[in-house]
Amino acid sequence: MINSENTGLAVERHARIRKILQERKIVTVEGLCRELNVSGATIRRDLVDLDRQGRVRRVRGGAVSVGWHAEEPLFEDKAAIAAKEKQRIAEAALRYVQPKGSIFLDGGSTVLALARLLTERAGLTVVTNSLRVAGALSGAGPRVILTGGELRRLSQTFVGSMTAPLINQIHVDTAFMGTIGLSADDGLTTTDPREAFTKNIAMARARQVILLADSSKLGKVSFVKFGSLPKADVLITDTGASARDVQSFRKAGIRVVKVSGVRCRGSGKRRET
Amino acid sequence: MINSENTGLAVERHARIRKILQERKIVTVEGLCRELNVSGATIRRDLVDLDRQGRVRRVRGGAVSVGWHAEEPLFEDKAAIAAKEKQRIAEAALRYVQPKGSIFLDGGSTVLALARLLTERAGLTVVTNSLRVAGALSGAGPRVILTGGELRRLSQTFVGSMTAPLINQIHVDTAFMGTIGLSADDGLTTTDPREAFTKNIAMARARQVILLADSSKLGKVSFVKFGSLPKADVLITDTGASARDVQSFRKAGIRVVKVSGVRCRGSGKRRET
DNA sequence: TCATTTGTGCGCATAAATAATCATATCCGG
DNA sequence: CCGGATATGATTATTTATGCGCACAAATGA
Repeated sequence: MINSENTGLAVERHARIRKILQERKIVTVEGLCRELNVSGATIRRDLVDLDRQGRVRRVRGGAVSVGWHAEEPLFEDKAAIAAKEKQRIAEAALRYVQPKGSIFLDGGSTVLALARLLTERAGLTVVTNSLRVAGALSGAGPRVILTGGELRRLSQTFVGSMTAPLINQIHVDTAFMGTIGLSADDGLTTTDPREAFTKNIAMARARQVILLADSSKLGKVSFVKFGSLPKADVLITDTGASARDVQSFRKAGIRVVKVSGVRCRGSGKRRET
Repeated sequence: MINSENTGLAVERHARIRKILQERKIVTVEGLCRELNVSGATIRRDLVDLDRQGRVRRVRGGAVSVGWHAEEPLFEDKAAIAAKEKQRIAEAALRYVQPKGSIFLDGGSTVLALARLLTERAGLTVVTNSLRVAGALSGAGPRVILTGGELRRLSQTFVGSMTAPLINQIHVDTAFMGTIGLSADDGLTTTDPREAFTKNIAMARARQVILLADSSKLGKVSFVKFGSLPKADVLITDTGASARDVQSFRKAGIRVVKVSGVRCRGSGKRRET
């Protein structure tokens, strides 16, 4: 079981839903379903309650925070792309998180999905340069250390050389890295040089590097290179990855884990390892 | 059960339950069961009593601390306390923000209110150690530089000595500081030493220091001192400040600005829904 | 327009939590 | 030492929460 001390009280669920809704202004039933490990029916009943209390506004497919205006900029766009695969990848990555260990969490939506699964891991230490990861863990969970630096709005991460002295003070067991492009020939690539700089030094401080990249990233090449492929130990991707790509990464000495996107509706999930 | 230490008095159990509930805001019957070594029936009877006394709120599966379940008072949103005054103070502070300048923004709800007024100031540079300030400015507005460090959940700020090298790289025109206590005799005080550490070095990097403190803070003394009163140039507070306090601060060489809270109607706040 | 997908509400089964009941143990004033 | 009052734990109904399947409705797409 993932949650050793899961109280499972209904009120606690309600509180968590409200908290999630404070951060991201809009959530889907399915998303809550996965995040709270309950069925869609329960989530709907919760949302009915909260809606009756006027605490959230129920909409088809999920709920929105009260007093949210559709004109407000929303950063969820990217998170919605291949959300199922990302969620599955995040869940698979959970296996590599030691209860009392320390990890680095990169920016990017897949890694953010992993962060959201860590709100119960009180013994853990999380180092990150992502504002949204910090926000996701701001209420409860692991010790959070933010690297600081200048905010890059597009990715909601903190970048720049200022942060180097801080990162160089720390060591982590495992770094979970997202990426824009990942190819056997050109290695890891991203769009922004400052982003690459931070990724570089973060990877250097980790004993183990795990890449989280859905299959759309494979074979892609972006603007600037970071890290080095041989430095990566594990790549977690989804079944959309071509056998060819997988083969070439394995040849490079990387362990490749493929997860299949399944849904929370219907059966399953009663029996977790 | 013969428990060597356990007196078995019901009132003692009640006290312990209340204490536990103060720390963790939510408990399960089963958890209390284990912790107090009594049966579920007894715990339930206790909770019924405590609930009747209004000391805890009973929910299915356990109980929550009163005032947590957010009957009315919401999460840690201290921002609601004296919100009008804080808003006024923030608006007054806006005068001291140069369009192209650089400022430091402390944690604290008054300073957060100021941050929310800066979302249009594209030319500005804001340095902060507050997660919520960074969140408020994450969408648009000034350049945001976060100091980093370890997250202190209570205040949602990043603290610790790690951040020192980063802060020492920068200079700002003006630092806007909140505080828990502010007295002519004991200076500036706050609750947490690590918080004080960050405030200290931040103030040292500013050409000008402006204190934002509603009148409830005046004359108060908290746990640990930070900065030094003479280092402050301006204090912005509300008209609730006593003439004596204001006088003593002016005597210390601080310019004091008083803003009027919008107290049109008499204090009677009986007009709830 | 129709077909398909996706979300929703309802009924039922099951598990869990609570309430009700009873038996036993402890305490305390005669 | 006795008998009642109280508290606790065990046992049992009863209520409630949850998950799941199904039929239907609303969005989506051709």
